[in-house]
Amino acid sequence: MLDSEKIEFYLGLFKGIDSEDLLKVIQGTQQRVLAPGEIYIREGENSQRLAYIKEGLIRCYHVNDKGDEITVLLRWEEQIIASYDSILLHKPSRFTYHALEPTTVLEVNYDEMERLLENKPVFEKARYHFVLDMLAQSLERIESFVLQTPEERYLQLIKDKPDLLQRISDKHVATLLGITPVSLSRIRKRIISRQPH
Amino acid sequence: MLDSEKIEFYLGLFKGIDSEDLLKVIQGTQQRVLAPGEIYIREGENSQRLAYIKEGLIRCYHVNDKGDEITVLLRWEEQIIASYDSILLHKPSRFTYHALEPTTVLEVNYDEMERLLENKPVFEKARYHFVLDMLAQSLERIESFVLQTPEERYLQLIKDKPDLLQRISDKHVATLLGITPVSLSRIRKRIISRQPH
DNA sequence: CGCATTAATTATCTTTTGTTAACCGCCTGG
DNA sequence: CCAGGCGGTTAACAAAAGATAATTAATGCG
Repeated sequence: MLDSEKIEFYLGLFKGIDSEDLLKVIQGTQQRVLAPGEIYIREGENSQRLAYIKEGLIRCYHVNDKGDEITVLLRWEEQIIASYDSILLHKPSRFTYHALEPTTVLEVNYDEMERLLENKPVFEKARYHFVLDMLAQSLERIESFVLQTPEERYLQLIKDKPDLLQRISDKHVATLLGITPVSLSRIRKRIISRQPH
Repeated sequence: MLDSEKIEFYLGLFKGIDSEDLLKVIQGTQQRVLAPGEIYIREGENSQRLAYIKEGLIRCYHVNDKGDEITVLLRWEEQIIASYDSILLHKPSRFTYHALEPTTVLEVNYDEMERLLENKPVFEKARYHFVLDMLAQSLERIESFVLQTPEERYLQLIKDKPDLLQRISDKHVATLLGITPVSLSRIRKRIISRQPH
C-alpha cells in the first residue's frame, strides 16, 4: 500500500487529525496479506493486534469438546477485527481467527495506538463510533436469537446479507446461526418445499 | 438526591471533569423513581433518555404476534439503560422498557449531553468505556447462544448471576435464554432429577 | 486421470423444544 | 371469605433439532 493510500484511509477515519499524529500512526501501521485458511490470531494468544480489513473475510471460531468448529463471528472488508478477549478483557484469546479468503488488513498495536493517541478527541471519537457500530450489530444478533427461530434467522440472513452467504460454506453459516449443518440442510429443504412448484 | 451525591457520582464517572462542565451536567440531570411495572420507555417512542440505574431493575421486552412478551435485555443497578434503537440507530424503539422493581434512575438527555460535552476528553473516555463494557457483555451473550444449549445457558446463569435470578420470575428468565417458560420448567426438573438422591 | 478429502444431503433414531391445555398453589382485591 | 388472575408445573402431542452414519457431489492434488 502506498503511503498516500494510508494517509487517505486515516484522514477518513480520524477526521481532523493533525499531521504529526498522522505520521506516527502511519509509521505504526502494517499492511499484511493473509492466504485463505491462514491463521491470524491463535487460540491462547494474547494479541493486541487491531486490524482494519481492506479486503477479504476473517472467521472467529471455537473448537468444542468434540472437535467441532463453531463460528462465533465473521468480519469482512471495511470492518475492524481484533481478539476481543485480549482487547476488551485483557485475557488470552479463547478463539482462533483465520482468513477464509485472500485477505488484506491494515494492522496496528492497540496499546501502542492508544498511548499514542491518548486524549486526542479525534481518536476518541473514531474509536467510540467503531465500538458503537459493533455494539449495534451485536444487539441485533442477540435479538435474532431471542426473537427468532433458526429458520427465521436463516431467512433473515438470506435477505440481509445475500452476498456474504455466497462467500461462506453452509457449515459455517449453520454454526453462526447456532445450529448444526445437518439441521441447516433440513431447513433449506423445508424452505424449498414450501415454495410454489 | 442531594447535589453532593450527584457531584460524587459524576466525579467518579468523569474523572478530571472541570467544575463548569460538572455544573452544567448536574443541571441537566434528573432523578426519577419508577414503581414496579411502571413503563420507562414505550414501544414506538423515540426516546433520547439515557439513564444510570442507581437502584432497581429494568426489563426491555418485545411483544410478538401471539401477544407473548419476550425479554430482550435486563439492566440493573450501576448500569446504563437507554432505548438502543433510538440512541444507536435513531429510530423509534421497537421495545418497551419497564421497571421490575422499585427503581431509581439518574437521567439525562443524550443529545443534550453530547452537545454539552462535545470534545471533552473526559466525557469521550467515559462513554467509550460504557459502550465497551456493554459490548463485552453482548458478545458474551452471543457466545452463549452459539456455543451452549439452553440447559447450559441456564446453568451458567445460575452460576454467574444467582442474585439476579432471585429477583426475576422464571418466565422472564426463560425468554431471556431464548426458550419458553414450559421448556425452562422441564430443564429445571431435568437438572434436579440428575442430582444425587 | 484417479484417489482422497471435504461439503452437503439424506436417513434413522433419540432428545429436546414448542404448543396447547389442564391443574395447582398463591396472592390479591372486592 | 371467595373469585379471579397469575406463575409455575405437568401432560400429551407435534415439530424441530441433535447425533450418527451412509451416500452423493465437488474439489484438489499427486
